[in-house]
Amino acid sequence: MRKPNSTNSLNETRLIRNCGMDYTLSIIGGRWKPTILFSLIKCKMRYSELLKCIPGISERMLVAQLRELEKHGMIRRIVYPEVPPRVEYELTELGHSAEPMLNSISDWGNMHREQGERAELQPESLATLAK
Amino acid sequence: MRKPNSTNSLNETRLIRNCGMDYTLSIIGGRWKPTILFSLIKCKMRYSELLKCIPGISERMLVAQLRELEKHGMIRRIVYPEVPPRVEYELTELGHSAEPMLNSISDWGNMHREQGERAELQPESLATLAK
DNA sequence: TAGCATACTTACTTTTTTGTTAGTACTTAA
DNA sequence: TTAAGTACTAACAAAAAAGTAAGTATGCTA
Repeated sequence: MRKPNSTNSLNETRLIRNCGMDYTLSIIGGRWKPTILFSLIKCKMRYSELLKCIPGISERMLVAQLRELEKHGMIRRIVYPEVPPRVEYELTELGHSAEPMLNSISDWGNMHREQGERAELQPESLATLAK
Repeated sequence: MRKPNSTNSLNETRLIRNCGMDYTLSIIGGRWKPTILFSLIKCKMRYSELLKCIPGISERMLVAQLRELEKHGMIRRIVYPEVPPRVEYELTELGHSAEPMLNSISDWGNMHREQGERAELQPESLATLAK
């Protein structure tokens, strides 16, 4: 599904090589990865638990993002040879090393979201808020 | 170009509302925004200077990402009423407030990229490296 | 009067990401 | 023998992001 010689792909590759931030975002970015990572920071979880605790994610998306996180060494997949099957996911050392960074990204967002939302309101609504 | 009631869009909206990290990434993520932000951290720049110093970016992409950064209050657009026109872009207060976070993202990437690349090498290449 | 410089737009195409639906494999329990 | 539980896969469709190519406006300068 990736065309290795498209401009798009070549640009991405070059940015990932030259820009630390692009490299990081290629690992922790994407629709569901932040939520998955924050879930696994708290504790390891089974596939079905992740599915339940992340509203809106589909099985395909969950598997895809887990596989990518695993490929980049952020999480570990532990299979228990039982029936019915049991598979647990947990952060690796590398995953844990990202915690401070993940928190700083999250904190910045939580701190500035309200201001951003308020700035988009009309003066009238602002007055209402101020009461 | 956005379908406001697609599952995709609804999922994104919900994540941005509930997850600080997704909110942040919706502002600083995307193909060229990291590079633009790091360029402007150093000093303010003209449109044409950004175009020159960011290899591979097209005019359409540069404008699009500048507009989004401006919309979210990260940068300021300063127009000088001259001919030929002159337009400068600089970080706002909000933009500067993100610097520590941007640096932590960049640093984590630069620190782990080598290890990640090395881990993907064959043992033979590793031995070569180790010499 | 044609060309130049700057900072863009617009219309369109390609590529990538995300979502939908319907399976699969295995074993146990009813 | 049929259903149930778990952790997936595969084929396909929709949506979004990124890229391409050509054009716009302005006033100066040759």
